[in-house]
Order: sequence, then structure tokens, then C-alpha cells
Amino acid sequence: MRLARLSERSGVPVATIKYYLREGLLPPGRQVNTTTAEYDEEHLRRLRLVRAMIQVGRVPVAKVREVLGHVDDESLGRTIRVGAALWALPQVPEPDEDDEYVRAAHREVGALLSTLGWENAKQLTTISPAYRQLVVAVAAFRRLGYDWDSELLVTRARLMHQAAIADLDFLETHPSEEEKVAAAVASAVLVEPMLQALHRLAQEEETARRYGFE
Amino acid sequence: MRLARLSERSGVPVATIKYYLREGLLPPGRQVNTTTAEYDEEHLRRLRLVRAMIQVGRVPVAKVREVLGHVDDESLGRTIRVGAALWALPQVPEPDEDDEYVRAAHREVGALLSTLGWENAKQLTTISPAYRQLVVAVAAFRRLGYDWDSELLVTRARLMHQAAIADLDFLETHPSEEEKVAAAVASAVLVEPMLQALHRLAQEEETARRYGFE
DNA sequence: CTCCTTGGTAAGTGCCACTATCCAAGCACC
DNA sequence: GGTGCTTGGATAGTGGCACTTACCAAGGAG
Repeated sequence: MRLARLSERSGVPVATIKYYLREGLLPPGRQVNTTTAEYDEEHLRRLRLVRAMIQVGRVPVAKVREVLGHVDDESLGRTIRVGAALWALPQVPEPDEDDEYVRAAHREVGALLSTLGWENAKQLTTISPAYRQLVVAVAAFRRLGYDWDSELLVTRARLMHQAAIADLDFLETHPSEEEKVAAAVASAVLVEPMLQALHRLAQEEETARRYGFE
Repeated sequence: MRLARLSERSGVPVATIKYYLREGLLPPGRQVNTTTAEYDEEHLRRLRLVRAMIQVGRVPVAKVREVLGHVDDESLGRTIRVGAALWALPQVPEPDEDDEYVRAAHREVGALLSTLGWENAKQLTTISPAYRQLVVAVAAFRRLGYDWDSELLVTRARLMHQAAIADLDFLETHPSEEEKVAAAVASAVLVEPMLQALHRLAQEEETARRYGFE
């Protein structure tokens, strides 16, 4: 399969594929001669993953390269590879540790993890991007003056834990072993927009039930 | 309070506040004389909301303006204002209706809504951005070759419905009536990154429980 | 009267995801 | 063997966005 065909089958413009090749998001094709390179089904799969990450997951190109680097790093164990790949996903800006709301949010999230018994997550607070994002979001909420019951956060966390369990169960049963790392990345990148969409749809449904369309 | 003080209390650079004023994200201050304008607590609240939307919620400036326009439109009923404001939030690119995966995703999501009994949401499929985002995500997943049980999607939807119920309960009990629309927006914009962070943290926790840190 | 600060405006910056334009080497057909 | 199209690869340009810098004239403070 040559470039034009790869473009046709993926729906990605030729110029964009060339850009991805240049950026190292896609391995080069097998060079047949000076003016021809051959691509295979694996290139197509990778291209679709790249597109999904960029267009659906809104992952910046540089992050995609970083994530894929971990996915392809066969020197690491699977858990580490998945972790490294997921942690390379885009992050919220660093919290300002001098801000009082940020410090309060650290305490609040720490208490949350204790309540939940997420002992592993507690060990990751200094390094996990997800932990930092949570702190930033909680701090922003408080800064706006909203004052919720800590129970609300616990409820949401339990719901997301159930979602995560379902995700991991799916990963365990379905994809072939060699694909697990890529599947984990695809899952993280695509499940999140999916959950977000479901959340908004559910809100629309529930709002209409309570208040009608007026 | 003058510009410098507003900047100091919000942590937003003066030049950036000027930019927001220019872009209509923030109403102008009360002009005292040619070189002095006075800002109040309401400006500060609004500025914090704008910042939270842009930095935590990653909402583009143009969308923030649109959303706030709906928030401030007192000619509409509350439900409509909330809906209009939320629908102005950023969207995934339009699905390509000629794509076979997209058409399949439409059918799949339609079946999901029937299973769930979300009759209100079913009426919104042609217009709701959330519906479109869900279709795009499902199509991308299928295009990558993953083949899940429809039960998985139903499970996730039920979880997000529970989260939405908790959100709306919070909105009903807590903020003052006049603030409800702004609170709904803040909630949508900040709860989503929060849920995403909780999801990733839960995945990290659960992965560590199952496989250890290796 | 001098100097600093103020709010307002215009232009510039840096980043990013492409995208348009060239180019020379092949190949296909007459 | 010549003509013209296609190929992969390189370079430079585009458009959008979120600021940020530089500048300005009008107050106000000492």
C-alpha cells in the first residue's frame, strides 16, 4: 500500500500523513525505491490511533509522540509501559503551590484518598498528573466560592472507580496480549471523551425530567 | 478597586485582564474619569469564572464569550439559559455522516438511549453537541477495531447518570437562585476535568492493586 | 512642574497543526 | 525515447489562538 492508498483508507490527507511521518508519529514505510515506499496494515492501525488521539482525545502532537514512544518501548514491563504512556498524556498547568486554595485542595484530596482507601494512589501524589489535575480543579471550584460537602467528591470518586474497574476488566478479557498497551492508551484517550459526553447527555436528560423543556 | 488591584486579587496579569475586557469576557469597569475605572466584587467573581473556564476547562476564549452571553441573557428562562450556555461549550469536530463507522455509531447510541430510557435525550440527537461527541468517540473506538459488549456502554452511562443526579442535587440545594446559571456553567466546566482526574486516579489505583508496581 | 501611574489601543510573539509548493526520480503509454 | 503523470520527501507558509509588549495621552502626587 502506498501513501495515496493509506490516505484513502484512513481518510487522512496525504500532506498530513507526511507531516506525521516527519514528526515521528508514524514509522517510515518500507522503501521500495527512491520514489516509492510501501505501508502495511500496522501503519494503518497506528495512523488511526494517532488520529483518534489528536482529534477525539485532543492530545497535542508532541504528547502523541511521547506516548507512542512508551508504547513501543519493549524494554519495559506492561504495567510500567501503560503507566508511562498514560502519564505522558496532556496535563493541566502546574498548580501554584503558594496559593492558599491550592494548599487547601491538597489537604482535601489527601483526605479523600484516605476515605476511599486508595492507598496506592496516595503514594503517587507527588508525581501523578491526574492527582495534580484534581487538585487544580478542586482549588478552582473553591476559589469560585462553591462549598460542597466532601461526600459529593467521595461519591464521584466511587463512581469513577467503578468505571475504571469496568475499563480494566475490558482490557483483560479482550485485546490480544501484544496489543494491551496500545489498547490501554486508546481506552484512556477515547473513554474520557465518551464519559464526558455521557455526563452531559445525562445532565440534559435529568434536567429535562426535572424542569421540562419550558 | 482599580485594575492593578483586580489583577493582584485574581492573580491574572494586568495585560491579560485588559485583553479579556477587550474581548468582552469581562464587563467594563465604572469609569471614574478618563484614566481611572473602578471594579467591584462581581468583576472579581466573573474574572475567576473566566479563568477557570479557560485554564481548567480549556474552553476557547470565543466560546467563553458565547457562554457568558447566554448566562447574562435575562430574557430567557433558567433551564433554557443553562442549556444554551452548556451547548456553547466546545465541541468535537462534526462527525462525517458518510463514514460507515459514524452511521453504525449513530445506531449504537440510539439503541443505548432506548435501553436507558432516556426519552428526553432521544429528542435531542439532532442538535445536542454531547450526542455528537458520543457518536464520534464510539465511531473512533470501533474504527480502531475494538469490539465491546454494548453492556459496557450502558454501565458507563448509568454511572454518569448517577453523577449528573448528584450534580443537579447540588445545584438545587446550594447556590443562591440568582447564581444558578453561573453555577451550572462552573459546574459543567469544572466537574468534567475533576471526573476525568478521578477516573485516571482510579485507574492508577486499580492497576496497582491488580498488577502492583512491578 | 516633574514624574509616576492609569486605562486604553495597536501591533507583535510564540506555539501549533497543518497545508501548499517544489523538486527530482520513477513509471506508463505512445 | 520522449512526454506527462505520480511518487515520496523537503521547505516554507498559513491561520488561529492566547496572550504580551510597546506605546499613548490624561490624571494625580509630591
